[in-house]
Amino acid sequence: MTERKLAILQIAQGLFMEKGYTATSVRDIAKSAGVEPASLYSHINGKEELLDRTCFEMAEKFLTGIEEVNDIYFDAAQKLKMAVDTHVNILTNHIDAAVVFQRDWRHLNEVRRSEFIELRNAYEDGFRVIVQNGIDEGLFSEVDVKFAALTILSSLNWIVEWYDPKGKLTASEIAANLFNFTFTGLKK
Amino acid sequence: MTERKLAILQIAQGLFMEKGYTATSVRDIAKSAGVEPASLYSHINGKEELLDRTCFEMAEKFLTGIEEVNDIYFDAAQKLKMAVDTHVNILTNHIDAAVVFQRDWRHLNEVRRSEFIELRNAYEDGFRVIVQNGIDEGLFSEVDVKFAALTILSSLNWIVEWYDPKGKLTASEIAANLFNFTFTGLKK
DNA sequence: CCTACCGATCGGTAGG
DNA sequence: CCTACCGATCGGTAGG
Repeated sequence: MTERKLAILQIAQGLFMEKGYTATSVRDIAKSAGVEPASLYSHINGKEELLDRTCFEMAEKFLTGIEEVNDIYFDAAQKLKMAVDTHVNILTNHIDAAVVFQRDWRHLNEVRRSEFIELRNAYEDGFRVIVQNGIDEGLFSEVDVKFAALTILSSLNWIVEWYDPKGKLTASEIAANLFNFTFTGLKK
Repeated sequence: MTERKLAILQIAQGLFMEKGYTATSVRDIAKSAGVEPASLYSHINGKEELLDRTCFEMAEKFLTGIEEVNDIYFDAAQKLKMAVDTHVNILTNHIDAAVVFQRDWRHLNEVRRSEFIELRNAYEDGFRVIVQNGIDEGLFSEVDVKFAALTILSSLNWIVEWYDPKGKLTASEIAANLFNFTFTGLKK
């Protein structure tokens, strides 16, 4: 990917985040990039390529992250801590792309949407493995594994709705809070 | 609101949920309703009215719910249980509208979007009050109140991403699981 | 990277 | 609730 193409992709991600993929026009992207709409097409195949790249590049980052965590033989509590940390880091380091990844993957074409959902399931599976490990090791209480993994991911994913890079909480503070919340709960 | 208008609203909510507000055309709605596009305009002012009603009717349901909970003088753990239960019930009873409410409020016009955000903040405040109560009563550990409220709401809201009315978990089972998770955490 | 332009579709209106 | 139609905008192409 050329520098120019990367720049266009990042401009598009910013607009997609702000207005949503569907509500962002090729003309919007061209205007932000400072060129005529037709000029974009010497860099990209079409608007959908920008969405596609965003969704799949993020999916790969997440998958690589969880695989690294599950390859290391720590106990489940440590693994969970690492997984939460990795997830929060990816989200906060690519907040524009993360919002698009979460919200607009539905607008991928049918084939790519299926592929995307598979990657997503694989990622969720990584969290299920951690929860199951925790139960087997006697560290976690005997919860519904699927439900627990989904709930953990809920708390992690909602970050994109309120995260502010200039806010008072750093990424690692957010991650630490989330791990505590997930592991210990509110109860005193 | 006439019966016919209500029917149109519900048809629109189903389509908005499936494809998103922006990607749903007035023609899509008309087709699902079995009329010509122009005929819709004797019932509605425009496409945005359908979004507006969906967002604000849901917002009011949530607000009424949390106010009822906070008006009753139980302890914070009981209040939290009730608030989670109410939230899950509203979501699962109006799953189409809930998805739209969560995802597409950004497409309200500027004035209404501000009003919507205020209602949302008021709702979040209701959860903050519960968490603060819990700390004051010595039931909850001394967490960051804003962060905790947000994290609870994250787990609750993500339901719309996976809830299936025909799935094996009923709404009250989901609510019970979520309360346990939030209150007790994973730790054994 | 531009000018010029395409057919398709958009939300919505006039008039009945 | 319909037919007929509006101007605006859509994603994208031809040709240079």
